[in-house]
Amino acid sequence: MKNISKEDYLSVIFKNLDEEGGIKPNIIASKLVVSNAAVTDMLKKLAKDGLVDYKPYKGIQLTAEGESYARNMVRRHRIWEVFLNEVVGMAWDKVHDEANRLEHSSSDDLINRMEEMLDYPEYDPHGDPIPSKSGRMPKLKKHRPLSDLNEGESGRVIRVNDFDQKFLVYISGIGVKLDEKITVKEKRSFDKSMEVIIKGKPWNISSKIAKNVFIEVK
Amino acid sequence: MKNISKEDYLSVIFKNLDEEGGIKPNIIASKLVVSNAAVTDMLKKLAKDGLVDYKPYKGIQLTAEGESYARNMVRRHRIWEVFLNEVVGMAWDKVHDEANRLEHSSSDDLINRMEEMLDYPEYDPHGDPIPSKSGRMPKLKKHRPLSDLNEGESGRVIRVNDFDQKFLVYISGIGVKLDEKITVKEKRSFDKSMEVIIKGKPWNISSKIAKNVFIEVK
DNA sequence: ATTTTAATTTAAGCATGCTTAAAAATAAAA
DNA sequence: TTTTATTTTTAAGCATGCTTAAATTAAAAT
Repeated sequence: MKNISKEDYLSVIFKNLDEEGGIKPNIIASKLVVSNAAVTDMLKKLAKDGLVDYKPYKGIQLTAEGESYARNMVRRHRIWEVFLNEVVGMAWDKVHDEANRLEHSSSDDLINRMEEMLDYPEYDPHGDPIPSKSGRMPKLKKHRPLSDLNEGESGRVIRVNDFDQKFLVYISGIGVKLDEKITVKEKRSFDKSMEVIIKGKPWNISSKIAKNVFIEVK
Repeated sequence: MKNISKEDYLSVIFKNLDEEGGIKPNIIASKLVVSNAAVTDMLKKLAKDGLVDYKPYKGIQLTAEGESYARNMVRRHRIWEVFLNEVVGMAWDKVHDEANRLEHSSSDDLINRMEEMLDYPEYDPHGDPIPSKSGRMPKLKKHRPLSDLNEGESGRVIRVNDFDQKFLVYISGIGVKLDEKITVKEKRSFDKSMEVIIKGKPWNISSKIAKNVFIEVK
């Protein structure tokens, strides 16, 4: 029987590694919305499968095999996102959830065909880089969260976090999309909210929003 | 947790109902390649879910809800097949297995979009009819197995069974495809094999092959 | 009608992945 | 350093879907 959850664990681990290449069970549990106990459980299985190095209480790291498996899952996910968006015409804010399911059920052959049809895209619809067949990850241009910009600064959106569909719906609604120019008009220190200008119109956005939109650094 | 196997059971039941709208556990088990015990088990669950009417030892029938669920699964499967074949360019003999996985992981929205892109196809790449969104099934033109044709008769392929990939690879290899003309040159009574002409070339085919290729009746 | 054969169901058990509650280890605060 | 809080792990248990072996029912053959 094919095991979907293992693939989800690997992706989440891969996408949330810290600077030393490790991750805490805590983080995995919250990203996957399962109990810490479930994470411990799965870590043992992944370790037995040779996909992670796991020393109880000590640390979690991907093995070479685990990393390449995870990287391939990320690749599948992001190619699906581009395909759904560009070929099928599915909205920006819907492709993530759909890809989340499809990524577990598609052959490498299908993924490779879609990639070819799309002419080897480097970024998904939210600006995240797509690993190549061989595992190479395109460089992300330098960027910083919108929340870091100071009053008067402006720049173009290069990436947005895609973990919450409602967030995407919301920012689409105010005109945020990749490559769109955003100018910070006012920043309020008490709640870190800001007023920004998008397509000439002013919008008030919370610091939570601003932290999940990334601006290219020139 | 989403349950893939229930969907497989429903599809298999739906596609193998007898004239009275019933089916034997036996058939289900062999189509799904599981034990009879597994079938009994699942039938109880499907009955509890209101998807089948099940009286132990007596009979199995789909409820209205079960039938509509099953019909939708068949729809998903066949739309995926057409899409993979026509849009993604995947070979005739590969789309079945790929669709078998994808059908469980796609939203109705995605299926409907693909259907629209394909301009509402009525038949899948093997000639099987595709239920519409409302559940209506296009009429299959009258047809009979190639094995029924007599010496000298000929006709066009209107459908082939798609349960075995190797079978599809084989018949593709000898030039069988939808709408292709086939003429029966010789029929051997001792093993029911036959010699047929396809694109001017003679081929010997077993009765097993001939039983799974269907010819339009004019 | 009775026996034999075949199909079906029940029973017991396994693996997967989840849960909550309790125990153990680590990290933070006093 | 000791206490307190947090994180992580273990333990026990549940649901799903599968297996094999045994029991039951139905169908076929005599």
